[in-house]
Amino acid sequence: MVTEAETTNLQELMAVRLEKLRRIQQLGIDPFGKRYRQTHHAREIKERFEGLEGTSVSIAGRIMSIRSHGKATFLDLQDVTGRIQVYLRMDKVGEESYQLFENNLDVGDMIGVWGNVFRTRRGEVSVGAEGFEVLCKSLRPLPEKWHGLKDVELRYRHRYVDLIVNPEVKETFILRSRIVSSMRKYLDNLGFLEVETPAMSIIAGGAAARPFITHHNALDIDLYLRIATELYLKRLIVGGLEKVYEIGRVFRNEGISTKHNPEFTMMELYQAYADYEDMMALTEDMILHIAEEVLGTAKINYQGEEIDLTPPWPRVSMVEALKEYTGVDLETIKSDEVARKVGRELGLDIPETATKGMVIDDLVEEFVEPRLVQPTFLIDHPTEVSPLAKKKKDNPELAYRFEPFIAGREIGNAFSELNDPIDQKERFLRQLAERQKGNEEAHMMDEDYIRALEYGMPPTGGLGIGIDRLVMLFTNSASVRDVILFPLMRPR
RNA sequence: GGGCCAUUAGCUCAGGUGGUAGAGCACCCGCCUUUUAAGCGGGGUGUCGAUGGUUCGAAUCCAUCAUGGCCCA
Repeated sequence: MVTEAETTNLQELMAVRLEKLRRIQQLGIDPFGKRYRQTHHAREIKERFEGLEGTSVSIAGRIMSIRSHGKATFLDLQDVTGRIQVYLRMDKVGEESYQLFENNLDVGDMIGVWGNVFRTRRGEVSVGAEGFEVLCKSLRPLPEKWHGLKDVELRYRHRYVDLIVNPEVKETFILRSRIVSSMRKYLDNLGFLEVETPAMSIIAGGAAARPFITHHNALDIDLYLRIATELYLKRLIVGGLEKVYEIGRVFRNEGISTKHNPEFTMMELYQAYADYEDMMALTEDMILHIAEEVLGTAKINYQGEEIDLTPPWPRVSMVEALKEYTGVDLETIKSDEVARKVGRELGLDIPETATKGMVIDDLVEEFVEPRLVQPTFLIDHPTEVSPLAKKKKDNPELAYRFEPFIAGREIGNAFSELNDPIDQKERFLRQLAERQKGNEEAHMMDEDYIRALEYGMPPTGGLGIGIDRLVMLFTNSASVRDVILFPLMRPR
């Protein structure tokens, strides 16, 4: 008997479980079990009940609830596919085994069960146990069975508990895996080569963002964690690989919000002899393909908005979009000064150092992006804020660049890659000047990348897709933290 | 970085105007062989986020801090 424990705070709840663990050991049973062969999973038994009724199965999982009726007990066993009821009768499993369960096992423990598939009077598909084996004694109590774990802080800090008690969380991460897998298959089928490039290097390039710094002891040098994979992937295009992609973690030293985690996952691909038109076609087709494969539909619902991913997606140039949503005609803006004035008149907080391109960026972000709910390509960005993109032939102030938007969110970025080493060097120098003015997000000079371009890079189309944002859309998640297993939290 | 809100039992939550803390689940004991938020009877858990302050008296009022959420930059 567990002595009449009158108090049940955490320590005492755990003490009760430790006592049960000790008793299991005294019976000569290992409370942490050994390997166990499952023949079926919960979902399979439920879905194929007709064929399985009366047959013998072996399942394993975590006990999620117990309804004890004296000499018989119902329990719910949870495995990766879901839950199934187990019916444990003393006359079937024997008194010794039955008492072991009644006296020493708890919600949260893991067992393996073998027995016959049947349906109860109330219609619940169940496994009538012939016997069971202890696979793991759990020492901590699980959250409440009905409300689960709601405290978001605890959910993120102890994701394993979140996964145990909130089934939709498991669904989200299974879907995330399928999305990535689907994307990979899609690209592989097109002949793209998956590669891996350095995550640590002397220069953090390919994006406008502040990097993390780390240190290599043996070389005694500081290294940056990558903020993009772009410049390495394009070196591979120079090298003649023609079609490459990388799905990888990138790190940006910025704040944390419902849309930002300091480390996140990007897919970047580069295709030789292609341009941004090809990238638009690829984007539409790839997103549609993934949606159909993992969701079975081209129509998704995101936070109450019905979104149809069917191509072709409309293309709106930045110039047109600004005219439409703010009435601003970029033709009339000739200088940075005028641009700042226009921005402020529209109610934006524009710093004195802002250039025309930066003001345009801000205006678009504020007035245009939230309106792009249905999939839309926002195209032709200012060259000034696109230092790695090719200038438009008919208007060098603009670049062959686009960003796909869905549900008001930028989910990617793409362009016809700048392959002129002389122009590229000038662009880097301009970025360097920006840096000197204090813009910590301006690009760094990458001499070796210039050198690579000097050997010759073919005309190339490049595309980056934010995997986390795509997963948010497909899983209808409001926060990026809901699609990242272990989001960064301040230590406690 | 700024504003608002939250923090009470292992979990989910109540606790107008200051008077010494409650419920459900979980847990412990007893009964119960087709239940399912099983049921019936009994038991009752706590640094009220932390530190100061006001007060005869603080979960409650004030200040600071910590962590988180939402909105803004």
